[in-house]
Amino acid sequence: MTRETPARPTIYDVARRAGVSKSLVSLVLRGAPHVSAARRQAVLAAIEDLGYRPSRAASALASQQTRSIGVLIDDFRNPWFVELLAGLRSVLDPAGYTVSVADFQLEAASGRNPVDGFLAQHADALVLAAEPDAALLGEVPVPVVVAGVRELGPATLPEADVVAGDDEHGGTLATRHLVELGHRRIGHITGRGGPAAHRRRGYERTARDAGLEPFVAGQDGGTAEADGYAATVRLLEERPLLTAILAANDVMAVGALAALRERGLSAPSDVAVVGYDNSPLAAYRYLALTSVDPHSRDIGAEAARTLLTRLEQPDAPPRPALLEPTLVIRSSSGA
Amino acid sequence: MTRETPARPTIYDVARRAGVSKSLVSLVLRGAPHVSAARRQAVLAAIEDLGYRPSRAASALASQQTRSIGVLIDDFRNPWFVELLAGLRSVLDPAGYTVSVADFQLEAASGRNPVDGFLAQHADALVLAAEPDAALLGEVPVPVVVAGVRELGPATLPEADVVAGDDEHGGTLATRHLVELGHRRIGHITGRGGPAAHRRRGYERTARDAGLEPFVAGQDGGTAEADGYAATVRLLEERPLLTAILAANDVMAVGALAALRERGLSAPSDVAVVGYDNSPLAAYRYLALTSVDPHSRDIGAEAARTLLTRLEQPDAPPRPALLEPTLVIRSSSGA
DNA sequence: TTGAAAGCGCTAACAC
DNA sequence: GTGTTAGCGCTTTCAA
Repeated sequence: MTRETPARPTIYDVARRAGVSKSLVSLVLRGAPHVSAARRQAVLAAIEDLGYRPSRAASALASQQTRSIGVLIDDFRNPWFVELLAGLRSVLDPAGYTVSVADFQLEAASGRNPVDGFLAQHADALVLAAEPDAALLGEVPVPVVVAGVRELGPATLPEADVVAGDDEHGGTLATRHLVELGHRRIGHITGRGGPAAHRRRGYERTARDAGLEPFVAGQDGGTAEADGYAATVRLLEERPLLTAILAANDVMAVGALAALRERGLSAPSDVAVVGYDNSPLAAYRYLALTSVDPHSRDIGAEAARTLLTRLEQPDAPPRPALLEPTLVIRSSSGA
Repeated sequence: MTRETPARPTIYDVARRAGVSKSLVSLVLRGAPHVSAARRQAVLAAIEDLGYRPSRAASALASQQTRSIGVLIDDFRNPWFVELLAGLRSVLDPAGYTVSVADFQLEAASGRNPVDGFLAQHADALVLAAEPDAALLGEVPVPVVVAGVRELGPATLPEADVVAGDDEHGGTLATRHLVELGHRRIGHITGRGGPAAHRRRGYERTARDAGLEPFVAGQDGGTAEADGYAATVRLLEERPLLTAILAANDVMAVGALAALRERGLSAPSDVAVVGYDNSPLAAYRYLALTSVDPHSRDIGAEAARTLLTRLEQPDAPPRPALLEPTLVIRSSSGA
């Protein structure tokens, strides 16, 4: 009533101008099936003329659906999420969903449960681009799809759909690449969590298959740059003669580069380095990391499709999807 | 009515259980001023017991306020936004606002106007952590605060509050640092846009004051890593004897490192490199960029406070805030 | 194919 | 201080 609100047009206004009832307008709005072309045109025209925008609040209240999807990113500082998000939006946007993203680290730091935040917003569903945490996810009343993270047995959400890259295979690809380059002493830096564990497994199996002894560091550390550095320092202390290092992700690989340099070693001439995620970081010329590409954009798109399906068929059995990663070769591996 | 909705408790249920009217519950919910302690307790208890969560849709509809703030980030791949966002949330969260973020690049790529997205969601206000674009912002019916970007005259939104770092002074700090280190041939790589322009100005003035000839490249390019690389290549072609380079931001600085290396030069031994933003990138050990710290977290917090004030007093005159940057010295400048 | 009418859950006067 | 009462703008049966 104040000057604040220049009286946004409502569905009533549209109906009046188009000479129809508001129900009809509502139908047109949602791409109704059985509306005469004439009326539809009239409604569309009225909408256009008035500059009408439906009120999300009202429709959410009436329909009990917000048409919004919460996306929980593990850590904004690890840029692997960028493509994932692009993929998600490429299908969610056209479907009329709004996506709102939050950063797990940030939320957790302030003592909040990020999932609660989304629930408070009444998101219709959640995308978890992070390690699912049973504690946090205890009682989520909406569909959840885990994207980009292939879960380990016990932590699995019984109800959740999973769309991820085949991390174990990715670990294999990277390791095989190194083996084919002639490396015999290949180390691996890893961290806590499911994705790292799968990648590690791929590394270990492939190394053994090639008759090499796997050597891993950082198993109970984090997966950030500093953790990559620290793990590499330890790795080199115990195995000074390594000629190659596979990192559980790109940022850790950057940490590894630092540790190598401090020892007077450089990549790829002394030690080959391979990352994982093919994040924007890997493409930086100065780093030029050979990296496993999980095809995060595709994962995002597929996750979104899965979500849409789930929303339509809440009771369908979850069908986990595992995308095949590929290897992007840049100079850090000396290939 | 389907099994879908396990009948979420409403304000009615709370009221009944607490033995009060729903208005009273509503009052308590919003930290009412004049409610008796006893009743308040009863209401709070009932809320707790029932696991009640207010419906945002309903309250938005009734109050015409969504209590949500849209934050528009320039580019998710440039991690300077992380701290800014943390600062924003540190004050918006406690104030009961939800922040939803979008990435300008991503939105633009899909041909959407990101501001429209927020308006469709009926955000109560917008934070622009990006260059304000008059075209996009034409008719924004809600308060806007520009955060982290100090605007240039003509592009200025008449109505917008601005909270930014003093980029010109930052440029000065960085340049002075280099001068004090004894450098006489200092180049600068820059790009389009306001922040870069201010930083450049600080560089140019300080260089001249020190009796040095400023030399700038990349003026009409972008501000990503590849642009930093390209600008440095040109810089070095024309001024092969430079001993220091100031970049308009950290990612460009990383691009510069690559260009230097390709010419057989390294930082800091041959050429000192300084970045800007003090983003997570700068702190990577492998990069260890000396960088101007705009104190993005503080900027975010201040921007949020400004927003809150504006929301209460829509007609108060804008009061731009300019925070003082500091210099974070790491090894890339050889100090 | 279209319209009427009853809410969705909450806020905000206004009474009491 | 606390309760009553209208809506907020849309969706959704149910009739027509």
